[in-house]
Amino acid sequence: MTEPISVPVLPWRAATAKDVAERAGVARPTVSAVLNGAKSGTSVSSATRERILEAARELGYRPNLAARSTRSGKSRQIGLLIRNFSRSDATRLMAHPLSYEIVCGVSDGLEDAGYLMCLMRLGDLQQALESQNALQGHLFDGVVVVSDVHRGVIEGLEKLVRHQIWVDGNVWNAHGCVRRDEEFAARLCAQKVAEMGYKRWFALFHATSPHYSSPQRMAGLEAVARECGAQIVPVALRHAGSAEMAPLLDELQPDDAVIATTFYSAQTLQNALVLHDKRPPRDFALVCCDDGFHREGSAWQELSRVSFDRYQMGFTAAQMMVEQLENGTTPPSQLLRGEWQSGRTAKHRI
Amino acid sequence: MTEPISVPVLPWRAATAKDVAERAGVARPTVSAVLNGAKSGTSVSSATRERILEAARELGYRPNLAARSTRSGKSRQIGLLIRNFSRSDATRLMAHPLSYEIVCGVSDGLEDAGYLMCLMRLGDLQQALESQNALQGHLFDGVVVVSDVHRGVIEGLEKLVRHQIWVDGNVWNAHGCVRRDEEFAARLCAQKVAEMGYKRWFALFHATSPHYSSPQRMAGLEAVARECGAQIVPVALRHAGSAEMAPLLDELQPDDAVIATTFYSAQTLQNALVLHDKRPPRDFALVCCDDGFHREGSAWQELSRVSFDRYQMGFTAAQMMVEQLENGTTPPSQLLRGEWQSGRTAKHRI
DNA sequence: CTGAAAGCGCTTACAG
DNA sequence: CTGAAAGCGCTTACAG
Repeated sequence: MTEPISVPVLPWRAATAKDVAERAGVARPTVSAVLNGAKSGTSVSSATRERILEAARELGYRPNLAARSTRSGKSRQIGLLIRNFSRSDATRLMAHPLSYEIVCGVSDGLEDAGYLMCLMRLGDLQQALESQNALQGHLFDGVVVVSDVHRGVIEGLEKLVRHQIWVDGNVWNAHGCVRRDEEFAARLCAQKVAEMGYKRWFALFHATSPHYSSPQRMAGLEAVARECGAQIVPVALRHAGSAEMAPLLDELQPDDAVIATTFYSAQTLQNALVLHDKRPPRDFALVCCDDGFHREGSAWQELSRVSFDRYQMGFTAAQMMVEQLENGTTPPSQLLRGEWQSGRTAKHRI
Repeated sequence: MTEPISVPVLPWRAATAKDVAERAGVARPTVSAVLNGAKSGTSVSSATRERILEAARELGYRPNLAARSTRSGKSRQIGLLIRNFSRSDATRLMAHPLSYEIVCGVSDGLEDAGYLMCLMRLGDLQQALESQNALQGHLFDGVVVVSDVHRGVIEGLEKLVRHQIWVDGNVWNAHGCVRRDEEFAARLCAQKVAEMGYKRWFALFHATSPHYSSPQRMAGLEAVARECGAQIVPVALRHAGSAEMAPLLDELQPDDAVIATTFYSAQTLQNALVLHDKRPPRDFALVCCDDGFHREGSAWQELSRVSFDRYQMGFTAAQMMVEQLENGTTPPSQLLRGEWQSGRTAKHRI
């Protein structure tokens, strides 16, 4: 684990199909046929088959994927395009850490079908479409796009790559899209708060650069509030700091609920509690329309929330991409639902 | 944004260098020379140069990267290998969400140099080395490996791909590795706690599947404790739940500090506070040897901690890979240091 | 059942 | 300053 590095690398040449063919005493195409699982009409006697497999093993033959792509016109590589903040803003180089669950789901789903996922983080998608890169270079059989994108980008992408799947963003067609049912999540959350007997709801939402889901969640909350006669107080957050929470915390009464529309706003509120003596569920209720890293043991299990499996969303998107590539038909869009986790930050009044 | 999908895709053929050459009335190699930035000895008259550029523009010519790889033997693709839990454990499909910052750093660093990052999440690295995949297929010019790996895997990788960089894991050679200075982080954290006047330190650490950093952090804490005569009480965590925290919380006194060696253990403790009336810094100090999403606005700013920029670590690794590929020499290993953030969960005693 | 040929799209020498 | 040729490693028809 600690020996010196840098063994001089010999200009060693990897074995090719030609080498295998020569060693086995057959022609090159026969090698292809055997190694790629013999097609009908190209059956090979089991004797030569064995010879070829043995020669390949002895030479450590590994087919060159780039050459295969060149010939077949298919790379079995899928680009994952994920929106990112501009690189010029050094404090926000992460686009939504929770996206990592989507990334992982997409990666695993593609891997299961023998595809490789290439991550492209795009601060400026428009610019990425124009500059020379993998997208331009016919490298991807398809592209999975995560998060909101502008119309120009959508059109540009459709020219650059034949197959697309849209995940968790503003694109919503009858086919080829995956989304979470945002309004359902908000309604579910609001119903639980209503059932527990809270009358006044402070709804935390992000006022800057809102995701498409933000208005949908607010709409869900408002619909339920109308139905059950609760009062909604919108609380617009502009910065991510806990300082913004101080006035809210001062105002909260035991009959009040804070409904965080995003996981981050719930976390920010919790962090702000260091400076206050109030805490849920004793002094107010805290519920959230979302949870954090759903699949991870370190999730915030105590939070009363609607949980949602982003990994599954990514996995579903990958499966849709594979179906599209292999059947040639774009599968119907899917709207995924979360479920309520009662947690411990809210409790029944009375 | 809502029009129907599935315009029938014509069997449309992308323009090739040959098409461009014909349209411009030159030979194919001249096209290559112009489009790849003319090499010395292959200068082209500015008239034909213009003709070629115009023809390429008109035809929407985009060079085929797979073909280029085949010919040149270089793909400009780098594999990012990241350890993951086994897929059979559905509750832990995320390997350490904080790794996402490393992933993003690597991606950005490679992109800056014109390389593409392909993510491979490996539940069973050993198996991945043996199965047919991108690693086998000569697809990567190099590989960046994140987290701990077994010796067999190291040797296997060295046969499969010529260039490696090791990040945040057990591999530590004089060259080609990037790590955080774990012992320094722990010492820094312990010194701050000592300065603030805390006498008894409860050190939270994960007893199951520890990262290489865990013993180093504990060693750093113990060294400082010896120097300043503090008492260390190790608290081994087995599950990620907050239930484990209950006995600890009962025992804590205002002169006590909890030193979380990992960010997750700090979070778990904070989540457990829902069930208790104690909170830092009033009733005890909470400090951490690590922070969470360092670059993200949603970071836990209030936590008194040693902060560390994983994005920078990934970016550094990417730069080292590029240097290695382009200069042919493996750059020296780098040990990166975090810095103290005083936060609000610990305060001076007295 | 097997092999010789042509071709994917590109680039790297090398000759004019 | 420009072009005809050879080749990267693979696969897909097609002929024996």
